[in-house]
Amino acid sequence: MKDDPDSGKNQGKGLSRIQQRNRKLILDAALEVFASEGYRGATLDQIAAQAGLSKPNILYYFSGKEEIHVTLLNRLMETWLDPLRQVDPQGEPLEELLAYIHRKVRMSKQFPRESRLFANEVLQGAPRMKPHLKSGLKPLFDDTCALIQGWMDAGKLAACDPQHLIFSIWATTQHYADFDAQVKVLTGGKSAINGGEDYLDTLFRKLLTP
Amino acid sequence: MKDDPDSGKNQGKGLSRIQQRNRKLILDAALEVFASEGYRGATLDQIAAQAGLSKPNILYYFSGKEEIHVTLLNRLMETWLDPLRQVDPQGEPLEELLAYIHRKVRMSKQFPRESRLFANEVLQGAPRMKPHLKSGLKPLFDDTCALIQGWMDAGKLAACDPQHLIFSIWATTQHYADFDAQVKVLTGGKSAINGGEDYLDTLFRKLLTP
DNA sequence: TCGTGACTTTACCAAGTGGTCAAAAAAGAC
DNA sequence: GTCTTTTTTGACCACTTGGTAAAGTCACGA
Repeated sequence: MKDDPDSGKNQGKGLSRIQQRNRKLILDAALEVFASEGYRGATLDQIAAQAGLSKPNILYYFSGKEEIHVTLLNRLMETWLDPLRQVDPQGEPLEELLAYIHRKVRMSKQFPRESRLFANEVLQGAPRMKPHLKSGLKPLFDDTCALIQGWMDAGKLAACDPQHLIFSIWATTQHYADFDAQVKVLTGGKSAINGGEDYLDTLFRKLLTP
Repeated sequence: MKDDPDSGKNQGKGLSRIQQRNRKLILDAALEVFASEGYRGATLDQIAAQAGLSKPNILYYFSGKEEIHVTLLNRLMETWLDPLRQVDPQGEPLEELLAYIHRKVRMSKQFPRESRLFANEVLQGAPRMKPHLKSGLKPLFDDTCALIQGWMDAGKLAACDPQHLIFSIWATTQHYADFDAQVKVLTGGKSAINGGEDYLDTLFRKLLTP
């Protein structure tokens, strides 16, 4: 009789083994498909095939396409903000920022699908993520800009616009995940991201060294 | 009897006034829709509505969704390569590259939809554009890398990896078009691209000044 | 082992999709 | 004006899409 996986004796986070496994399968498949096709372009059939489950079975675990997407986006937001949160106001300014850049590069390498999911969402005008951006990212962004500005005012960093600095860090680091298809064509398929890490260190070190 | 717009007394490029107007309407509408929804996400109905024409009328001018997309991509490739082609091997190295960066920034401002169309295509693995990338972009990319390497070897520019240099120029300049939704949220809707132009000039000037 | 609830599948919609076709309506040419 | 060609439209089609209903199968505790 119970056909809602959230009810029964396992409530809240206490999912059965099968539920844990299948929700993971579905979200992983959906990440793949949404990241490469965008929200509208992705189909439940693709996700089902990728997950190795039937379409109605997918809809047993999630109420619909939208809910899967939203779930992915919510998870993503946390993963995405994390490297920025780790910037330590007490640390050595230049090294903190360069460490942040290295974290971002490594995230691009380790989570390219997440990066592309995010890129797809923002490209389309961030219809489902704009509230998250305003409530989650914006405050952190503002704080970090103020922190960097403080460091610059104190002469610990060369002066430049903190907002554009952060934009350029995001742009350059995520480029290796988001434009991977182009990077592969132009570099002959070698994993370019390693050379990229050194290059970006030089680029931002030269910019920021007082 | 003639129902092929390419036949009749107007052949080749000699399109009637109506044909010119409507093909332009359609391509402009399609650019808008493809850029924000991706290929699969875009529908002929959306394009038709955006163009102010009926769906069968769209298919009178183009044989199908695919042909519209391919036409846009072909046009795009030319627009896209142009700023890079203008780099003058005889010019002053630093100023040539900075001028290139300024052209790219201005293109992001002037043709954001084209930038997003390109981003969408590459994000999805460049399924329709990979041949173009290999035949059109790759040779130009290689030549430019060699040119820059030559400049560096001659001591006209500080040394760095030319491939990653170009990637970082593309990433930072196109970011303002592709991630506009995010940039707007974080800067409070001000047109951030103007400040971006100055910032990027500083960034790459510091990197490349010998 | 058997019953109960958790899980899965088969069969099925209704709406939306890219695309066709023949007929109607405009444009031109004379 | 009238005759021909170009352009536009309304009706339609086959297929895909997100989603549902109900019947089936499985796992596990009593």
